[in-house]
Amino acid sequence: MTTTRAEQRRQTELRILAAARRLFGEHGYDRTTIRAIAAAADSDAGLVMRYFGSKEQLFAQVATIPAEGPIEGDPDQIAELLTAALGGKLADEPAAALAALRAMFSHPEAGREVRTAMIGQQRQVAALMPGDDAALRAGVIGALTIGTVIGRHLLEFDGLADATPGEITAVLRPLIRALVSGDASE
Amino acid sequence: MTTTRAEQRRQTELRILAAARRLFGEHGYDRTTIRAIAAAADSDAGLVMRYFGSKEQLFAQVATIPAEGPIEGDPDQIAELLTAALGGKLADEPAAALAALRAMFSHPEAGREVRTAMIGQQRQVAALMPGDDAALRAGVIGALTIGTVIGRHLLEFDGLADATPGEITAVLRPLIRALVSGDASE
DNA sequence: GTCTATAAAGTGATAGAC
DNA sequence: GTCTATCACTTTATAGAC
Repeated sequence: MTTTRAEQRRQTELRILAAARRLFGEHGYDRTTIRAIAAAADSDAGLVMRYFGSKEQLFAQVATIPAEGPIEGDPDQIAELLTAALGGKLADEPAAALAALRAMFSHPEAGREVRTAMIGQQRQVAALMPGDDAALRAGVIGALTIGTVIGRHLLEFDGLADATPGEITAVLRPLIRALVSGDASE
Repeated sequence: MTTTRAEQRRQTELRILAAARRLFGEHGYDRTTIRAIAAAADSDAGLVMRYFGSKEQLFAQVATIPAEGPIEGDPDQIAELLTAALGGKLADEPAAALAALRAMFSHPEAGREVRTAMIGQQRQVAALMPGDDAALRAGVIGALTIGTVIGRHLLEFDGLADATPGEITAVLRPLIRALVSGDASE
C-alpha cells in the first residue's frame, strides 16, 4: 500500500483529535495531559505540540459547540423544534459536546462558550414566547435541556441513562409545550 | 481583649474554611491552590496543611452535600416537597453545594457524591410514583433540579439569575406535579 | 518528519527555625 | 503556634538529535 508522508501525518492528527475528544470528555481539561493524549493516540507529546501549538488550541479544536439552527414559527412549532434539538443531544456519545460540558465548570473559556450559546438561544426563544415571564420560562427550558443532557451522559441517572431518546422526549415534550405557551404558569 | 491561643487558632481555621469554600466554588478543585486559599484567609500554606492534613481533606470538609429529609406522602405532597426543596437550593449563595457542583465534573469523588445523593432521592421518589415510566420521570425531575441550580448559580441564565426563588418555583411547580402524577406523559 | 532530552514554572507536601 | 525555606514531583513547552 502507498501511504505518502502527508497521509501518514493526517492520520496521526486524526488519531490525536479522537483521543483528545475522548480524554477531555472523560476527565475534563485540567486532568487531561498532553502526554496522556499522545499515549492514547500511539503518538508522542512533542508531536502533539508541534501539530496543534498548545494544549489550549487542541482543546479549542475539539470542544467547540456545534451551532444550532435559527428558531422561528408559532409557539407549537417552537416547542417541537426545541424538543427535537434536545432529542438530538440525547443520542449516544456526542463526544465534542461532552468535552465542552465537562470542562464548563473548570475551564473559564469553555464555560463562557456554553453560556453564550445557551443564553443566545434562550433570548431568541423568549422573544417569540407570549407572557411577561417569557425570559424566566425560556431559562427553565434551558435548565431542563442542560440538566437532561448532564443527567443522561455525565451523571447517568438510572431513568435517563436507560431510556431511548424517543422515550425521554415523549416525557419532555408536554413540559416544553407548557413552558413555551405559558399555560399553568400565570 | 483576651484571645487565647485556642481561640486564635479556631478563628484562623474558620477563615481558612470560608476562603476554601469560596475559592473551590469559584474555580473548582484543580484550579484552587493551597497557596491561594492561605492568601485569601490571610494565613499561610503551611498552616493550612497542618490544620487540615491535605488539600483533599480540606475539600471534603468544605464540599459535603447537606442531607435531604426523607420523602413521603401522596403524589401531591411529594410534588410539593420536591418543589420546596428545589426552592431552598435557589436561595442565594449556597457556597458548599456550589463547590461540590463545580467540582463534580473534574473531581471524581465529588462527582460520585453528587451522583449518589441525587440517584438515591430519585429512587425514593420513583417508588412512590404511579406509572410504568416512574424511574424516567423521576430522572427528569432530577435533571430539572440540577439544571435549574446550575442555570441560576453557575451559568447565570438571565431569566433564572434575575428572578426570585418564589417566581421560579411558581413556574416549576406545575411541571413537577405533572411529572410526579404522570399526567400527559403516557 | 519523528521522537528524546530538558528547560521553566508551578504544585502539594515537609522539615525546622523562630 | 506560626511561618520560611525547600523538597520531590508533575506540568506544558522547547531544542535538537536521529
